[in-house]
Amino acid sequence: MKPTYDPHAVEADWYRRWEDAGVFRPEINPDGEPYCMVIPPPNVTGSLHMGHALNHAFYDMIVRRKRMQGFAAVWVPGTDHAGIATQNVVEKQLAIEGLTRYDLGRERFIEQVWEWKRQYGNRISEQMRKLGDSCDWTRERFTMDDGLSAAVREVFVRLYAEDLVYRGNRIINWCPRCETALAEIEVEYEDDPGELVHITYPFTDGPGGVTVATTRAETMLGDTGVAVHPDDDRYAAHIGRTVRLPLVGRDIPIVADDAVDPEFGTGAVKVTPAHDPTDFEIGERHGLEPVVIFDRQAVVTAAGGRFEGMDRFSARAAVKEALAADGVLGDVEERTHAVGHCYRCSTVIEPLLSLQWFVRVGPLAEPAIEAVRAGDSRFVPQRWENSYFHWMENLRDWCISRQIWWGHRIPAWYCPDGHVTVARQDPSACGDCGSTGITQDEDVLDTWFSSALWPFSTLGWPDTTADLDRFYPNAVLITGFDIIYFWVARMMKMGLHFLDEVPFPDIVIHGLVRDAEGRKMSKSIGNALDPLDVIAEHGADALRLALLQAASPGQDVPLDMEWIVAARKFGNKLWNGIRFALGNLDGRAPAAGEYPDVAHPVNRWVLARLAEVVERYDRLCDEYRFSDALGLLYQFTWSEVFDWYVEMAKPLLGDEATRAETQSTLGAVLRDVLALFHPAMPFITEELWESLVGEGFVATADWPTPPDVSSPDHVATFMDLVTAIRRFRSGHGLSPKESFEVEVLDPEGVIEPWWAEQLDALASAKLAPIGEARGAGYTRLVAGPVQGFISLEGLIDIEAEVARIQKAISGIDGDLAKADRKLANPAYREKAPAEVVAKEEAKAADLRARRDKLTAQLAELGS
RNA sequence: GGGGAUGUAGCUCAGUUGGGAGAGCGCUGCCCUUACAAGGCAGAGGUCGUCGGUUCGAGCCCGGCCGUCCCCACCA
Repeated sequence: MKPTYDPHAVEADWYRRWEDAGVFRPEINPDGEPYCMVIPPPNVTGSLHMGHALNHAFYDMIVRRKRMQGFAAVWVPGTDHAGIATQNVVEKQLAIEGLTRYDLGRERFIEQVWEWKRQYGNRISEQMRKLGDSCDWTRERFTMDDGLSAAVREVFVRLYAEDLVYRGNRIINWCPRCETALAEIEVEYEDDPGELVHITYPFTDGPGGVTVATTRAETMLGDTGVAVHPDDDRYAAHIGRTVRLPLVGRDIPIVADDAVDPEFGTGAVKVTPAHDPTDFEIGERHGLEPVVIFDRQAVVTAAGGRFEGMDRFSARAAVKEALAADGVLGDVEERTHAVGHCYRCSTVIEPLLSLQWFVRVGPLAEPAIEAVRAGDSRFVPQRWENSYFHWMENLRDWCISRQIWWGHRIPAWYCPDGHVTVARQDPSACGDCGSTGITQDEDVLDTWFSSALWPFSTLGWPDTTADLDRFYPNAVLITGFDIIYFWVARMMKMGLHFLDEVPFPDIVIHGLVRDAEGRKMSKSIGNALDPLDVIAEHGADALRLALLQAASPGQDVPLDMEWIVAARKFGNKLWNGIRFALGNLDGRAPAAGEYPDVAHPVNRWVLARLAEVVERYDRLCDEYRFSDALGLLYQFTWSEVFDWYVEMAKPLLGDEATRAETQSTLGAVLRDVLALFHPAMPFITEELWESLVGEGFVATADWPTPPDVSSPDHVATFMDLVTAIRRFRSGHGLSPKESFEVEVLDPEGVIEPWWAEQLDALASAKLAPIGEARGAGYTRLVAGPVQGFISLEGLIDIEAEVARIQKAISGIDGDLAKADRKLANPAYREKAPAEVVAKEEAKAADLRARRDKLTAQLAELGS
C-alpha cells in the first residue's frame, strides 16, 4: 500500500466493479424489505452542479446504508426532458447554422432533439458515476420514454374525464422570447426600476376628465374601461360616464369595482382586460371587451393603430411621446415595481389573454393538504409544512399547455365543428360527430406535468407491475426547498389522486450550496465550484464528506475549498490508519459481524465506545441528521480510535499476552469504521475494505452491530493522567523525550499493571507508587481517584509552575462561586431535582478540595 | 402587506425534552515519536445580537427592539 492516499487511483475502478456485480440492484437483498427512492430527475441538458452533488450525497448516504442494513434498497435514476430548456439548447445549436425550428418543421425539429439527446443525454449519468451514486441503472427512466409517455396520457385523459383538466380563455403569463405560456410559478418577480405615468382621459360628455396612473403606458391602446372604487367620493359622481381614450379615440366607461385601491395613484385605474389579470377580472364583471394589442412576440398588432409593429418597449416610449403631444400626459414619477421574468430566459413576462389548458387544482390539493396534516407525509425539518400549506391553500389553476414542440403533445383533437376529443389512442375521427377532419392540439404539456408522476410512472404505472407493487410508496424524497411547489406538491397531488397513497412518508428538505462568503453559487458571479473539478482534484469521497458534514438539516450549505481539503485529509488519515493495522495484523481483520472476546481494559474500552457510537450514529442517520452523524463518527475515528486507541494498542501488540486479542479488536474496530463511513465515502472505504477484510464488498457487508461491552471506567482516569503529564511537559518546555517519574497515590486501588507500560509509551513517564500525598517540593498533576505528583527538583521554571497553579485556582474560583451561589439559594434546594442538587454539591466539594490542594501547593512553592 | 429563517470563538456552523458553553478551519508554542508533517502533543480565544419576562435555574421557553437573509402577494 502506498504511504499516501491517492483518490484517483482509488476511485478509478470500483464503480464498474459494483455495477458489474449488481450491487446497486434491490435484487441483491432478495428477502429484504423494500426501500425505494427516485431521483429528482436532472434536466437531460444538464451538467452536474454542486446542488446535484449535495442532493446526491444525501440520497446515496441513505441508499447505501439501507442496502447494508439488508433492505431491498433501490435508487431509481433518470432524466427529465425539460421542455423549454432542451428546446432552447437545440434551437441555439440551429441558430449557429442560421436556422430556426420553423425552417425544419415540427417533425424534423423533434427528431433533431432526440438526436441531441442520444448524443449528449447521458452526460449527467456519467457524471453521477463519478460521484459514486449507487443508482440501479437497469431501472433508468426518461420522462419522454414510451412508458412514461403512456402514464402522462393516461393521467391527462382521466383528469379530463373527471373535469379536472379543462381548456379555457384566460390571462396567462407569456414569454415573448420562448413564445409560450408559463405557469404562475415559472415567473420570477424582481423589483425593477420603472415610472408611474399619469394620463388624463377626457370625458366624452363635458369638460374635464379622469386621470389614471400606470407603469405600462403602452397598454392604454388596449384599454376598454376605467375603474374606481365604489366608495371613493372623488369619483362617485363620474361612475357610469364615459371617457374618450386618447390616441385611439375609443369611448370607454367608468365603472366601480372593489379591486381598485383608492390609496394607489389617483384612485382611478385604466382597465386593459387582455393584458392584465386584475383588469381581466374587472372586465368580466363589467362586460368590458378585451382588446389584444400584442402578438406572440409582444409586438403591437393592428389593434394598436399607428403603433403597429413596434415592440412593447418602443411602443411605451412612442405612446408617451404621443400623449405628451396631445397634452394629456401628466406627472411622470420614478418608481420601482415588481416585474415578472421568465424563469428560463429572464425575458420580461407579458400577461396575455389566450386559450390554454389548465388543471383544476383545488380538488387535487385538498387530499394533499390533509395527508400532511394527518402525518402521512412529514417534512424534515417540519417548518416547511407551513410553506406547503400556505402554498396549497392559495393555488390558482395550473396552466399546463406550452406553445413549444419538445414535450408530451396534448392528446386532444378538434374537429371543424369545434368538438374536442381527448383519447388514450390517437383517434381517426371526432368522438362526437365522427368527422375525420380532426387535428391534434399543437401544444405540449408543461414538463412538470410528467415530473408530477415520477414516483409511480418510473415503476411502471399505469400497468400493475411488481416494482409498482413493491416500491410504491417510495420511502423518502430529498430535495431543495426551491422545488417544493414545482415538484413536491404536485407529486403529492398526483400520487394521492391516482394511487390513493402519498408518494413518500418522509420529505427531507435541504438548503442551497453557497460559497465561503455565503453567496449563492452561480455561473454569472463566477463563484461556482464545479463538482467535476473538485473530484478531479480531491476525489468524490472528499467532496461527499465535505458536503454532508457542512449540511445542517434544512440550512444552506456554505462550501469552501478548505472543507474539501479537510475531508481529503481525513481520507488520508483513514488510509494510514489502515496501513498501520495491516502492518500489525497477522492476517485479515475479523469478518463483518465478528467481535473478539476481550479481556484487556483498553480493548474493552474501545469496543464499548464503538457500540455507543454506532447506536448514536444510527439514530442520527434515521433522523436524516447526517451532518451530526458524520461529525460524531469523524470525531470518534480520529480523536478516539487513532489518537488514543491506536497509540494504546501499540504496546499491546508488542506483548505476546495481549497481541492476539488486540489484533482482533483493532481489526474489528477499523473494519466497522470503514463500514460506517462507506455510505458517505464509498470509494476509499471499499478500497481499504479489500485490504483489511479481503472478503466481499463493504457495499454489501452487514451493517455493524457491535456487542454491548461494559466499559472499564478507569481507562478515562488513565487518559486524564496522560494528558496532565503532557500538559505539564508542554507548559514547562520540557523535551518529549525526557523521561519523568510520576509518583502516584492510589487510595482506591484503581491502577493496574498495564498503566506502567502505557504511560511509558504515551507520555514517557514512569510510575512510582507512594503511600501518601506529596507536599513541599512536588507539584500535583491530577486530583481524581488517582493522584499524580511530580518532583520539582531540578525544575528550572518555578515561575511557570506558579503561574500555572494560579491560573488553575482562578478558574476553579469562578466555577466554585457559581456553584456556591446556587447551593445557597433555598429555592434551588427546594425545587430542583434531588439528583441535580446532589451533583452540584459533589461538584462544589470537588472544586473546594482541588482549590485547597492547589493553594497549599502554592504556599509550598514559596509564593 | 403577510409568512418564515437566522444572529453562539477570528471564519463557517453544532448545541431537540431549560440543569457545569462545542466542532472544523484559522491562530500560538513544542515535536520529523518507523501508519500518517495532508501528521502528533499542548494552548489561547466566547457579556451565546439587545432589552425585558417566565423559572430555583435560560444559548435553549415567552415578548419588544436592532441586524441579515429568504418565500409569498393582482401596489395598476
